[in-house]
Amino acid sequence: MDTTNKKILLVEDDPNFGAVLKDYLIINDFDVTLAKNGMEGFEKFKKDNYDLCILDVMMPYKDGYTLAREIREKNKEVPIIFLTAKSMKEDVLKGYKVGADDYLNKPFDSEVLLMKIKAIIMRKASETKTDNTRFEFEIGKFHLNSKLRFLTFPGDEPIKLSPKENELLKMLALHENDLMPRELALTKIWRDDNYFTSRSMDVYIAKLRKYLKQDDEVEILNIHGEGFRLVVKGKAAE
Amino acid sequence: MDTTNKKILLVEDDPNFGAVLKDYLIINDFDVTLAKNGMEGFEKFKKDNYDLCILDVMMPYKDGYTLAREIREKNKEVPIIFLTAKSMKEDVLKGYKVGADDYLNKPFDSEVLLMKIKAIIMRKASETKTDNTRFEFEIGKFHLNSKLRFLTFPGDEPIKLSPKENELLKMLALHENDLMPRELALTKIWRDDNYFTSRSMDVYIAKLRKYLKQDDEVEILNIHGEGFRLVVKGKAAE
DNA sequence: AAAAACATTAACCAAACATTAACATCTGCT
DNA sequence: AGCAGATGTTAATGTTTGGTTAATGTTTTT
Repeated sequence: MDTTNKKILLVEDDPNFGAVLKDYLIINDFDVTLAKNGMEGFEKFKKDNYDLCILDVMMPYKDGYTLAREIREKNKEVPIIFLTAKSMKEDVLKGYKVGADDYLNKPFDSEVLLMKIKAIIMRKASETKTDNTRFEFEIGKFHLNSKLRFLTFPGDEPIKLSPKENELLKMLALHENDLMPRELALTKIWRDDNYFTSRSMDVYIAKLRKYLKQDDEVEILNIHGEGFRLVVKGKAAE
Repeated sequence: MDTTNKKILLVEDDPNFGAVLKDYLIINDFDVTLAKNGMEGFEKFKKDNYDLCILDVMMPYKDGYTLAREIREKNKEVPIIFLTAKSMKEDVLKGYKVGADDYLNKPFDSEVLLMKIKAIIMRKASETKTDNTRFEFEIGKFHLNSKLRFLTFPGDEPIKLSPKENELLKMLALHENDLMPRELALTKIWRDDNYFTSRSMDVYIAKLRKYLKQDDEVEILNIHGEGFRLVVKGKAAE
């Protein structure tokens, strides 16, 4: 997975250290927002959606734990890493109670922090991966469930789709009314782009056309030498 | 949530330290299995289902990283904590690359370890879909009690289920009307995903279908190459 | 130690799926 | 018009996966 451009909220009261760390993270392709204290941190947190929060523990007005607790009230998911100068046991325990994901004692190695950040973000990503991909589509009167691999036409029994049929129709649906380049389907679905896979794809296009024949508002057009286009009449090409 | 009786695999070659740590964890209501080296650790891992692995990095025959990699091949979910005597940066980075969830330098504070363990287990528990707290299910006209391993059809004697039958049906029920991936059942129930376990699972599917035949509103469908789907007619696919 | 319960492996068949072949048709081009 | 390459379609062939029953191991119970 790629952690590029993930949004990080960094709350750190020491302006020098904060600026340096922010720049270091930006150089490593994160999208960093810096807040100078707990108050400001919470305001910024409410205004945006972050993939990770890095909180300094020792801060004036509002310390890191208090801020973490407020953040947790709003969002029970977002990972939190604490930064602390002292490595007092009580502090560490307190941090975990508040729901920290990790803990770092200053001075820390910047590469280690980077690794922790990536590990934590990837962990979160892999947990939510099941539902972030679209798998249901409306195609004219049809309904496609690409997870269970069936295509339903109101009144009829659902049509079971083979894996290839399913992926191909899904890819067409993702480009509804627009060109779906031949090459795209071949590289993504067949993982190879040659004469035979191309012919195979044509066979599947024929199968899909047969399924979709029931609704004359829906058809798969060929764009010679380019690819295919799933058109649904009554819908603009946008 | 409660972390009581969670199963921990502890792999530590120093017998004194290992025994002490094991006892300490047992006192704190964990169910601990101790392995003396990487080999033994992997054998024990394959034989059981653990909620957490604590691995010493420095071990004869097979070091902690190698073991972690093997564990990850079998199970991409289980949390791993590394213990290491040295706090070398390279080691820490290596650990995170292998998919560690946390890192502890010896000597460490036992209370901190405990807190980390709880934090990590709770985090996993809140994510995982395999809700092992539920044990009663309504499946069409059937009632499944997966604790007592009974499947009841109104009017008939309850059918006694074998452990495998029971776990498989439970897993299907947890995904009612949705896809239950083959791989999921194999890794969770059979703890291994290969040709033979897969064939074994098919045998169990046949057995379950036989039991469920009495209610024609209930059936187990196959989704070729993906897994199975327990459908209860009259219920939407959601 | 024998029996019962459970789990795995084997063997065979059927279904599902993917690819290839063969031939018909269409498209853009000169 | 006529050609070449691309596409449409159906059928045949080949491969993988699943369904089922029975035989063989293994573990637990009696």
